[in-house]
Amino acid sequence: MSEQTDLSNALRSTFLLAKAPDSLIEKLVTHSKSEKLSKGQIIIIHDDPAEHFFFIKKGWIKTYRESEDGHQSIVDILHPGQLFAEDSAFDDSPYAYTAEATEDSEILSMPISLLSQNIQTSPDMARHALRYISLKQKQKIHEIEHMTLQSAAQKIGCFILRLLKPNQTETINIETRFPYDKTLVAAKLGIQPETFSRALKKLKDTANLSIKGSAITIHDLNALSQFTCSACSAKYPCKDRQ
Amino acid sequence: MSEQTDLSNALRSTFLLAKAPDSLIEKLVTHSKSEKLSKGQIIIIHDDPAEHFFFIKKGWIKTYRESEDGHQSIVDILHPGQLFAEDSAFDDSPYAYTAEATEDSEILSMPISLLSQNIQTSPDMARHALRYISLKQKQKIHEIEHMTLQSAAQKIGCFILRLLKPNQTETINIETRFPYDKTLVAAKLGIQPETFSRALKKLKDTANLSIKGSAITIHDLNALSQFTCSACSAKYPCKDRQ
DNA sequence: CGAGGGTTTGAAGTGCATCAAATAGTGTGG
DNA sequence: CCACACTATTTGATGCACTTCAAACCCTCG
Repeated sequence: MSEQTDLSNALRSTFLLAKAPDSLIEKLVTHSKSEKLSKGQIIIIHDDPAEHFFFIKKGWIKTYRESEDGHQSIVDILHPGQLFAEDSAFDDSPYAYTAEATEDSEILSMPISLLSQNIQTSPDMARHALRYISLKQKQKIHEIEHMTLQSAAQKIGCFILRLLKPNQTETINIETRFPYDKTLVAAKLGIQPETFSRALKKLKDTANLSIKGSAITIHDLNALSQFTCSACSAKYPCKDRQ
Repeated sequence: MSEQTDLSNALRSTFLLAKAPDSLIEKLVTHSKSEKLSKGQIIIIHDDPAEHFFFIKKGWIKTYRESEDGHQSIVDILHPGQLFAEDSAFDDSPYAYTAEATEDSEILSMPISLLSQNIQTSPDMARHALRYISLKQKQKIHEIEHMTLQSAAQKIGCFILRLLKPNQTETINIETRFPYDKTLVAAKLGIQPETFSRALKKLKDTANLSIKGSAITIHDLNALSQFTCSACSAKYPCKDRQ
């Protein structure tokens, strides 16, 4: 299979571009540039005019905003197969966040004008984008709820529950793993690494988990979801998983 | 001017419906029902199937989500001239929150199917809705940043700054007022009433404000914005004001 | 004037942050 | 394969911010 076809398929595997017209996908592939990033490398900067949007081929990308006094608020931690900075196409706005590679990564950069033009000309695409951003907005509402109502231990529990497959059937001895650094998980949840470590210990005791490095064993899914979701408006398995 | 025309104009004054086709506005007006609400009355319930969306004619409406253990997370506090529950039309989803009148109020209820059908058939409307929800999503990202980075006093300062007119030119002795109960402001900011009271006192001293009941006098706008916005990625006057 | 809700104050507790330092884990070059 | 360097993670000690519970105060409105 050709390089071109690979790229087309990759783009089509995203929710936003799944039903995009062939002409758009072709143009995107033609004008795309692959970029290798080293750990810590900044890709785009919050409030800069948006010129490109990106597809992640390899690695983890952190998007965040930074206050004057140097603290960060994480917007998202993104993995291969996901897009970022695509939302600037929806309202022709500057980048809403800074993006940085958290490890050596590889991304595809594409002109955002191709996307925004397509949204302007294709009603299907506009409706699809509407559905997409709608979903994202709901996830943000859910996140705000979490920040407001959950304790640190519950936030971690919620994070772990979201790692599970939607069709999870077993309820005992489920194994999974933190997909990236605990420090980064902590940042994503808006808590300090030290607090994360202590809260995780509390979660182990309270909700019956084992942790070895990044490996997690959930001995009792019901215990975990009960502890975690009592401070949330949704019950496990909740819909707004990212 | 007829009642019908009044309603049409009212609907057109909202961002979402500003450029809606006449046919939609007409249908909405025809199928609208005016409802009087008493304080505390529940209008819609989170996760119920969405049947209507609403325009606020009078009063303040609180939208929120509630956890199993009875705590609330405020989504928005809405005033006359605003819509709510309209977002369910964008992805045909159930209500994303419960809505309650915080005081005696009057609203217009309209079938959400009229709106969602129009979005499906009118590309202009879809694009407009996309822009609209995009903006809202950005506001949510901004809110998350606030929850993560700001102290209680800074949250209040930020709230006050957002009360000012966008074209505010004076920088000393500016007068404004809390638009609703301090308790409700506290809830919107995700803090307790007691904490609100104490944090407001701190803000008065630190940022040179006077407060009498709900009346606020900002003696030095620069002092206020400097104190408040140092914990935020945006500088006053910031764009994502609601 | 009295009732009730909004608001403030006080006292005490909890959870998280911070600072400092020890430990574990990982990748490197010798 | 080991020692070193570097980073991630944990632990300890302490402080601060916010919450909680209780009670007083204040303001409005019937």
